[in-house]
Amino acid sequence: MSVATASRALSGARPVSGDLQRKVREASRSLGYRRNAVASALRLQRTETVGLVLPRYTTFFLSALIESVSDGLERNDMSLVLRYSEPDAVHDRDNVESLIARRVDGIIICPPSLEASRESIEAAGAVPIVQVGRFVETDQSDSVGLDEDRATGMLIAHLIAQETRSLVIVGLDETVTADARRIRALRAAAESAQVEVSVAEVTPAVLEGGIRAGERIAARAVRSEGAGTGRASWGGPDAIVCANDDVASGVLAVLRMRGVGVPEAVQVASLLDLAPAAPGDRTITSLRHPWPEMGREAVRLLIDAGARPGDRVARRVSLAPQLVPGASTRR
Amino acid sequence: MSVATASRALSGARPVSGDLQRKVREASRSLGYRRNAVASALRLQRTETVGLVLPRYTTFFLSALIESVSDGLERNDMSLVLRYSEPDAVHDRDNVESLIARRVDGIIICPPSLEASRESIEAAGAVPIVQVGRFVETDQSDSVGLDEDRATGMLIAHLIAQETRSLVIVGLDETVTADARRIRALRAAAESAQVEVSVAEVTPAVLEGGIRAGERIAARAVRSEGAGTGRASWGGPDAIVCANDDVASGVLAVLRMRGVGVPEAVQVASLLDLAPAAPGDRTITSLRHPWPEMGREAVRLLIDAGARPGDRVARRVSLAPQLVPGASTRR
DNA sequence: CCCATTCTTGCAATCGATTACCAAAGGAGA
DNA sequence: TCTCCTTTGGTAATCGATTGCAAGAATGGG
Repeated sequence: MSVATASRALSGARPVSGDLQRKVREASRSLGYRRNAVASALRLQRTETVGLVLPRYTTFFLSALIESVSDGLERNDMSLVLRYSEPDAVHDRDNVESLIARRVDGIIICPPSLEASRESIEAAGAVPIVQVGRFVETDQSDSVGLDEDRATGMLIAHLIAQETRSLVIVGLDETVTADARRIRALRAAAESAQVEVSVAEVTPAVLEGGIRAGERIAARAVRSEGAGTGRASWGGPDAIVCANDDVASGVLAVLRMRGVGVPEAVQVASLLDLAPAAPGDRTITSLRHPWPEMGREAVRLLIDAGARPGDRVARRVSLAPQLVPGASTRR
Repeated sequence: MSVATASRALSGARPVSGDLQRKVREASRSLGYRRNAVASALRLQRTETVGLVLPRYTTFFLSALIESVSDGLERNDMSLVLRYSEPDAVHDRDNVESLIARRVDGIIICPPSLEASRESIEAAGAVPIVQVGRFVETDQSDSVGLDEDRATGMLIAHLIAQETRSLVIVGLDETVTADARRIRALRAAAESAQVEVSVAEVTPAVLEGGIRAGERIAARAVRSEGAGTGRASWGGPDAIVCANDDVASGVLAVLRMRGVGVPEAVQVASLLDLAPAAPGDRTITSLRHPWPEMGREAVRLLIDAGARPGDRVARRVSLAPQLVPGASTRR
């Protein structure tokens, strides 16, 4: 029989008589035949492959993103080619070029440099490309981003009650663009509720820093001795917002040691949930950044773009971090 | 001119006259020509691609491994195709099969299941495969592993001085195979130095657990009041070995709050360095697991295996975690 | 100026899967 | 029985890069 028949029997592209069908299946199994995806890709002009370009930061977020993208692709029987960029655009562009040489069906990129990555993205040409996490302004690509300001507002709303008068921000660095923006958003939300805001910078934003900051805050808080764990005996701020869970853990450890009631006397929250989505009861109220959802959404956009070639309307999806209430805040 | 000439001009496989050379280069640039890696792979029977199969744990280690593998491949102008396995062998095998269908030049796998992953590995057939991090016994594959026992010995040697009499292990769970092995190794090393060992189990092995364990230990340690931070005033163990940095951080936070001198009164160390290789002064003495090196080594083995086809001698490389002294131990 | 040698270049086949097109065979209806 | 349609199988072209072979061009020695 001809290869054409065999191909049809295996792919089912056109009917093949039951007899031959069976024979082909059998022979294929007994000979250990495996469809050659390379040849198929060449013929079909489709590799069933997507490239993912990430900046070389070793963080939990990126692994969450990789996993969710990988997962989304797998559901569509596609593969993931991964590449890392140093924070320079040249490297970045090389990665995109190389993916295109491999004829990926689409590219998902987390642009390492906001200024310089534009040309990398434009290098994609006709290949669908989705930016994720950060944006370079361009109409060449769809994008999936975070709506942090909204989430910040939700967090503040959650924290603030009648008696809330003061709030300290721990671990954000005003000289970092992204942090400055978060500080602005927190300020705006808090001050519109008559809450006084101050910033305690700590670098780097890790556990140790949280401990140091916690000690400074506790030291300043004049506290009537032995008055229990309530608000009356605590002269510190009414709320502490930390850059991330690590910092918050440090702050909490200090407060706990000193017998300061959390959340009765102070509420503590984190802007960034570092641990993988832990189920059940959380200790720290925090904003969970929806990386898994972002990955899924990026894949969806890409596959959708592949289905409608020529449609060049750039789509933008914004996902808000989700408020996950824990034991460190009231309500 | 013919495509053959153009191909030769660009690849330099065979000499082409200077004139044509220039013309081809020029035309290639102006037409935005990009070599089709798919066609090339089909013809050369080489995809310049390696598959990486990982279990779906979101941990720092795996991202470190991904990065180093990716980096090693990039240096050889190869690409990385990434796939995750659930902790079942079926899925795992599917991944290997799918990579083979894509005609990867080699596979690096961290077998999710020690019992069941054998057939996945054997499914690789003639494709070079390297196991990394864990082993399934088979002579089909090279492997790169950890030599934890050796590192444990080094850590104990580092901790133990004349006066060391007792040691507490925090955060290892005797019912977990890998943990039990670590406990055995610690016991063996410590007891041969006349040090008494006890185990304080904590699950899960995170910061909170460290804090709880620290408090239990401190509560049991009868301490003469106001006697300073030295060993004389501390009735607890001479050394505390924690499952990882998180747990150690918790323990340290507690000790610090209680004014217990570290490392004068107690030494604290961690068996597992969670943070990305932080440069400079470390707080916690710990064992750094050499994931970057393991990734590099795996790539090296793979490329080497590709260069010597037919050579079926399984090679095994063991790397010992590296002792990184910090401020939490003496010496 | 001729022949041998070296360089360039082109032709055509190859990698493996897919599919447009054609042909043969079988069945239905007139 | 004959025509028309449907079903099934084969032939050959295609995707794009690479390369063995051979023809043609250029160079050098005698």
